[in-house]
Amino acid sequence: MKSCIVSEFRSYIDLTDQECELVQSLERDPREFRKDEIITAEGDPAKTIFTISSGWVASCRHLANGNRQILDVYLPGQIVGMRKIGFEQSMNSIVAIGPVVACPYPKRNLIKTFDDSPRLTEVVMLMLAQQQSLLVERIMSLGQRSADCSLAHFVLELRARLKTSDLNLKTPLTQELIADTLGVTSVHISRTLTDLTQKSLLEWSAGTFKILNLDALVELAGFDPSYLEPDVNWIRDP
Amino acid sequence: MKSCIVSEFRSYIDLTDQECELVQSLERDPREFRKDEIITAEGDPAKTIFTISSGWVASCRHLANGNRQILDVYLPGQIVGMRKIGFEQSMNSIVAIGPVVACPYPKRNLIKTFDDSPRLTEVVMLMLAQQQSLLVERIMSLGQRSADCSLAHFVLELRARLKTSDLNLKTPLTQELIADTLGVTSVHISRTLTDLTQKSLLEWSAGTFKILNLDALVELAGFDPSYLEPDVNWIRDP
DNA sequence: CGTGGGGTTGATTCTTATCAATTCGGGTGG
DNA sequence: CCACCCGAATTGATAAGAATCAACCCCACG
Repeated sequence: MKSCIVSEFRSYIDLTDQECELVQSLERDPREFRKDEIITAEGDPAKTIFTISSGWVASCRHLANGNRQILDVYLPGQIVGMRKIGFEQSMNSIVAIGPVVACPYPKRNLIKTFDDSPRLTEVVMLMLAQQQSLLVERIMSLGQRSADCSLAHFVLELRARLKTSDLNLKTPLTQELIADTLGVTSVHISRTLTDLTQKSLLEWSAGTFKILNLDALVELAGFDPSYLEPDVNWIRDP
Repeated sequence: MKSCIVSEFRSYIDLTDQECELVQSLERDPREFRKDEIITAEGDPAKTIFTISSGWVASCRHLANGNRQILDVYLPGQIVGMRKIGFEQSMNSIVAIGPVVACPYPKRNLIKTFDDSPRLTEVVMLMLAQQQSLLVERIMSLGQRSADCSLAHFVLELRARLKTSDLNLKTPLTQELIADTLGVTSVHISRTLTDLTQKSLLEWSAGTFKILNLDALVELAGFDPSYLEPDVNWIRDP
C-alpha cells in the first residue's frame, strides 16, 4: 500500500528523500481493526500514536453518566493521538468506524523525529494548530449553531476534508455517530435530515450524503473553508 | 514588572540563561488595553501574537447572526494566538476582559525561536497540546453537560488554572461572558447560579465566586484536573 | 425465516431561549 | 450630597428546540 502518511506530509511541504524516510518510519506496522473496535481506551498510558492507512477513526470521550462525545473524526493519512504528546495518560479513546488499517508507533518515535528534523517538527506543529481550528469549529457548532446548521456545516467540512468536488459523500458513519459528534441525539439527527431533505438541501441513505443544493447548504451553514487551509510559508527550507 | 512569560515557561521546564533571554524577548513591548477593547479582530492578518502581562483576555468567534462564542480565556503569562501559527488570517478575535497589559510581537519571532532552541519549540508544542485539551473539555461541556454541570466545571477549571487553594475566586468576568463561554444565555446563567446557591454549592457576587461545597461541586461537575497537568518528561535536556 | 442494527415516527417532557419588565449598585455630574 | 444613569443581574411569562420513551419499519445477513 502506498504510504498515506507520506502523502499527508507532502500535502504540506515537499519532502527530501531523507525526510521521506523519516516520515515513512511512522507507518511500518499496519494492523487491522474491526468496525467498532476500540483502538485505545481512555486512561490508557499515552505511549502510542497511530497513523491511519485506511478507514475512518473517531476519538471520543465519555462522561460518568455514559454520554459520549465524539471529538474528532480522522481520515486516512492523518496522525491520531497527537494531543497525547503532552500527557501521560490518554484522555480519550479511539474507535474504528468501520474496518480500519492503522499503524501504531511509540510516541517516542515522533519525539525522536523532532530531534532529527526541525522541519518536520514544524509540520507537526502546523498539524496541531490545524486540529485546533477543527476543534474550534466544533465548538462553534455545539455552542452556537442550531442542529440544522451544525449538520450542514459538518457535511461541508467532511466534503472539504475529503478534497472532493463530488456532491455524493460516501461515509462509514451512522446517524448515531453524527449525533454524538454534534451533541444531539440520533433521533434528532434523523428528524433534521428529513427536514433538510424536504427543503431539497441534502439527502442521506445507506451511509452516503447527497448534496442537493450546495449553495443553499453553504448559506445555511455559514461555511467558510479557510479554517481548513493552512499557511505553510513560514516553514523553513530543507 | 517581573516577566510573566518566563515564569510560565518555567512552570514547564527549567530555563538556561540563554533560553531565558530568548523567552524574555517575547515580552518587550507592553501595551495597555481598556476593558472590552478588541486586541485583534477576526479576519486580521495573523501576524501578531500576544503575551499577557496582566489581566484576562478572551478569544472569541462570531457567527453571521451575531452570536458570540468564547473559545478560551487566557490568564497572565499565557501566549495568546498560537493557533495563528498555522494560518494567514486570524480566525478569531481577542478581547480584553477588564484592563489588560499585553505584549504584541510578530509571529516570526516565535518561529525564530524554533530555529534557536529546539527545547523551547518542544515547550510550545506542549502548550499547543494543552490548549487542545482545554478545547476538548469545552466541547464536553457544550456537547454533553447540562448547564449546571458546565458551570461547575468551568469554575473548577478556573480555580485549577489559577493554581490557588482559595475557595473565593475573584474574576473580571460577567455573567454574559460566562454565558458566551458555556453556550447558553446570560439569563440562564443567572438562574443556574441561583440554583447552585440554593443547593449551597456556589455563590456569585460582584465578579467573585465563592465555593461553598467543594466536594459536591467536584462531584456535580465530574471534574478531573488531570487534563491540566502536562507531561514534561519527554522534553530534551538543555 | 428469524434476528438485530440502523433508521423513522409519534407523543410527551424537559431544558433552555426569548422577550420584557424590574432591581441593584456603583459611578458621575450638578 | 443627592439625583441620575448605566451596566449588570434578576425575575416572570411564554415559546422553541431538543431529549426521552416507545413503537415500528426496513433490510441485510446468518
